[in-house]
Amino acid sequence: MKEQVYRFLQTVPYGRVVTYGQIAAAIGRPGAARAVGNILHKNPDGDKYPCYKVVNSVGRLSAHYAFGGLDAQRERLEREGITVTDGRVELGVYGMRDADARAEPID
DNA sequence: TAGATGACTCACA
DNA sequence: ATGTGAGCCATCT
Repeated sequence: MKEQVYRFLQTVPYGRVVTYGQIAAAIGRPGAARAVGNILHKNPDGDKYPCYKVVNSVGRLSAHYAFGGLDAQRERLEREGITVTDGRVELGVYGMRDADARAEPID
């Protein structure tokens, strides 16, 4: 199962973020948002998986980021062209809509 | 195998 | 808008 999550993270296009629930649904386990977060928590392989692109329902960044905290996460996001406002991102702009797996930022 | 845990989400006051 | 409560799920011990 974790593999599914990790794999999905790798499919997240540049300049785009996803919510836990979105991942859960994407791997075929809608409602397992909690489990998804738990998985990322136990396996903070941020060096391989863009877990920093994972935000909650309201686009809020994870406060328990395992690498450098909210700071590092925000840095990474902005590095992808994502504007982080008060530790949040505009899901309506950077959030993936269904199979909107394009490989470029919205601009 | 069973019980506890948590980077979640939704609903209500 | 903020705080509390309950539901849900995979992983860990």
